[in-house]
Amino acid sequence: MTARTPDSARDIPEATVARLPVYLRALISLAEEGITTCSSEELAAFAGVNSAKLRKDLSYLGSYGTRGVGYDVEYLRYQIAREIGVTQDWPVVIVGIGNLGHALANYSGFRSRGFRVVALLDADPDRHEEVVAGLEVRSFEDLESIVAEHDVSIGVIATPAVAAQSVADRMVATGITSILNFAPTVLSVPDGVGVRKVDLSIELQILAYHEQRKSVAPGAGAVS
Amino acid sequence: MTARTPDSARDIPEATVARLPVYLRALISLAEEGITTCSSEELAAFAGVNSAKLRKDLSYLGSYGTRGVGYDVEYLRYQIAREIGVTQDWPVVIVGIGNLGHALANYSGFRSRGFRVVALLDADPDRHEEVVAGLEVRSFEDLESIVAEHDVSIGVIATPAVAAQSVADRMVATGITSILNFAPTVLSVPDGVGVRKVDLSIELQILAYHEQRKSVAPGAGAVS
DNA sequence: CTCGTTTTGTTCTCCCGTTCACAAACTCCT
DNA sequence: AGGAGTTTGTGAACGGGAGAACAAAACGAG
Repeated sequence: MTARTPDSARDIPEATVARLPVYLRALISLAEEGITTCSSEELAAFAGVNSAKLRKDLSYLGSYGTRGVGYDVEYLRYQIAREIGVTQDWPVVIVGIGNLGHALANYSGFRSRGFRVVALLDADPDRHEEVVAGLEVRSFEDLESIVAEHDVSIGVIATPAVAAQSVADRMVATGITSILNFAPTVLSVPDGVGVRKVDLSIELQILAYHEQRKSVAPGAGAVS
Repeated sequence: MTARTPDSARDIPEATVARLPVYLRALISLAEEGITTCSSEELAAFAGVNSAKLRKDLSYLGSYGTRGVGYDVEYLRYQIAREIGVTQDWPVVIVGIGNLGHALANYSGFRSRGFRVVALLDADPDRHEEVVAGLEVRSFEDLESIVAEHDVSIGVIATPAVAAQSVADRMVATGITSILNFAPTVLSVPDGVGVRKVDLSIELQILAYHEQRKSVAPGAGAVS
């Protein structure tokens, strides 16, 4: 048994971090249904994971359950939100207002989960008059002043692949330290800058691989 | 040394499958630059992975390199494409033509990587006149006939969260066996149906977690 | 107060994936 | 032909995560 560190500074495994948002979403759903208490079994079913895994994940945050009873939905919800850091609001800039940028700007899930889009930037001057999701599309040149003004640390790249690396470089130069990349390119950034990528066609290709396997050898397992 | 199985029927680790599309993209880039041969070191740098990992990944497909020389770009490109299954065309239906559905329908990366969007479906009759990306938006009720006509096995869900499960159920009932889910919900599907999910706000929340950590304890590592 | 029931938190084991390190194999130069 | 230099393919060590299983803790009944 290690020393108790009730406040912070534990190291949570990356796999667990990736699941915490799922648990948070499940807890919000439960709260909306008026459920105030739930067992690890119930919550795990809601989140689509094994209950042992759920308990182990939560144990990294602390001891927030009651044995024999379960978890208080509202309390656990707050604790996870605090751990992730979405009790505060994170300002976000989106660069590249094409089809995908449009969709992201209008996506209500960002706002409702602690993220506020403060600016939409595009290199194409033809788009600069346009108003998307209540925000005027501005020049990419304004990146630095916007980041400084709103203290932005998270940037979203929704540009074509060829532009992505230079946009990332510029973002890093202005002080952004977390990047969500939708462009189908591998970004190279300095140490200390976090990058996550979402590649739409890669996901489809993974599905295609398993699909092809099914038709050849019937007996393939699950995918995810 | 195990028996050679030159044709198919090896089991490729899931982690490797997820990287094959990245290698494929890197090879296409190299081919466009006129490069005909590359070492594992070069290709790995291009794909953003360790060269040892790359070689091990490729070794699951077979021995397609030449020691002392490297890999033939065009040959390896074809082998990976064949292994994934993107030498043929996969018909795809998209359900839910909101902001995100629009963006997906217009995304050129699908077509160029072996996927062909054959239909756009939406439950809202107000959208049924609209033409998006050269396709008329049709009623969700047409799902069954479209799937049958085009022999569709891959479906994309871009609906609001509340509708996603019922859409998935209907897809499965019509014979679709692979689903790419953009709705922020856990889908439950029968065994044998593959599901992959893309959750935009979860990715941001993971970034937020690490971002928060940086400001508290300066010395956090990379993200992924 | 005591016992049985429920459910968490944690330990232990197994498996998958990553990385190192090196032998095998190929090219090129002399 | 032979040796030096490269680069692949893979065996082996290593680390992290998943799941089973159980002890510890809370609650309720009698």
